[in-house]
Amino acid sequence: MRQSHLFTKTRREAPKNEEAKNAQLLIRGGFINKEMAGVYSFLPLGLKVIKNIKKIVAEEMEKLGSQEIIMSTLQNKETWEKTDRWDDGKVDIWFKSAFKNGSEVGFGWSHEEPIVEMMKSHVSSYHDLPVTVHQFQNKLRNEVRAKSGIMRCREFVMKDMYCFALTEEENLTFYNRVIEAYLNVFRRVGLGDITFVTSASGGVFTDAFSHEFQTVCATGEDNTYIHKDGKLALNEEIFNDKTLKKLGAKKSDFEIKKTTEVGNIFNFGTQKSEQLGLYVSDNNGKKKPVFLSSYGIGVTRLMGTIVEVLSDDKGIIWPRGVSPFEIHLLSLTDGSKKFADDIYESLVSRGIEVLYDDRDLRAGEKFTDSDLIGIPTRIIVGEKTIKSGMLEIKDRLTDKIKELTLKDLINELKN
RNA sequence: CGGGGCGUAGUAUAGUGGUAGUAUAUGUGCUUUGGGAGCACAAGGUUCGAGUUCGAUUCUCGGCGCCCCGACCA
Repeated sequence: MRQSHLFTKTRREAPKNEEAKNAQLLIRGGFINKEMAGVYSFLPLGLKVIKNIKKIVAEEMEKLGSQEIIMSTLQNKETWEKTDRWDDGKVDIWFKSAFKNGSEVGFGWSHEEPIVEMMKSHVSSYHDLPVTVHQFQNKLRNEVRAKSGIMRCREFVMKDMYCFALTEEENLTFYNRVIEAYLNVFRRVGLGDITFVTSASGGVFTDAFSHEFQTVCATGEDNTYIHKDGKLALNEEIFNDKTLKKLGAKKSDFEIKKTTEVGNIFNFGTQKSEQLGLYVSDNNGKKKPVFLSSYGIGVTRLMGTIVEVLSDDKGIIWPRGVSPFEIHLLSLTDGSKKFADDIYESLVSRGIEVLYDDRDLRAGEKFTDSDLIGIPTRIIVGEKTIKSGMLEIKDRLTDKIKELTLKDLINELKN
């Protein structure tokens, strides 16, 4: 994309009503627009990041055999009454409205109940199981206090996945496979080294249990105890002598870190299915309640976390997999335009995503914008480069400059 | 939902009970062009309502909006 065509502008200063680093940088770079507290729109650059994260998540979910769907945002009151979660006293984050005829309707903050209800039309025999579905959906939650930029919003993008299984064992096997898939996701978005699975509540052998995925982040809301071996992590609420004894671990081997929750997974057992009436016939013709587990990744929060963790005083440093573009091509002078145009065309024709700064601006301004936007690889084209015939490649993270031919660069990007 | 803070131009900030200033961004022109260049001109503003006052952007009360801390976060 030619930057002269990009309608968004970068800003020199952060808005005063945003204190969170993620919101400051994303707004300054023109990735997002604040509509109101806890509600943001995604502009071309931000949308590309969202799409990249979704793509990674979708690939990992599809590897698990999950099928993508999209549920409605408007939700039926009766469905939620069956599990006693319609009442504002029980769930305090409902957005609700009413139809013209006066009957109530809810805006989806979660989709567990509706999806179980929906599955009743499609699942009736053990032959139909297991089945797994996922969606990318805008969740609406009437948070009392939205905060921290895009980390805790009233409207946000979430990937949620639901597995319906015949037996506890089948359910548990899938649950464990998802843990691996989630770790793949967090590795691919650049947070692998600092993201940990934590057991949140209860033991693994109780009927309902859950795990969280916590990313180490100075501005995180949670406290997580991380073992020095880097593999074991415990949520603050279960970090006690009993847990430690069970695990055979010493208190002194753990270090407490601020973390932010980027994913969580729940096993419901058969509870929801029983409440909502999702049963299948087994091979003896006997009715059995279906096992349900649910799996969430906050896509927009993940984007915010990446910015919180991977940025410096100059701007964002996107990991390769989620960066809005692979290459930021800067043409510095009028004389370099023709040369840069050619590079742009050759890269684009090979399917490489390039943001091409062809604007009629001074070099310094282009460098500053480029640092802020944070595309990991930059090609700088100026008078110097044209003479040598080599490309000047600068790495956003390390600041190192190297010279490559166009061909070598393309090969490098393909790997 | 409790506590604290803040609302002045697109953005960021001064200031004042009596004609509202600067920077930056924007428009025009010229000079510039490897880390946010320079000059000139132009356009652009006091969150809303009530009260006090001869007069309120400023003081008082209320609404609305926003930020932070806490509570909350299947």
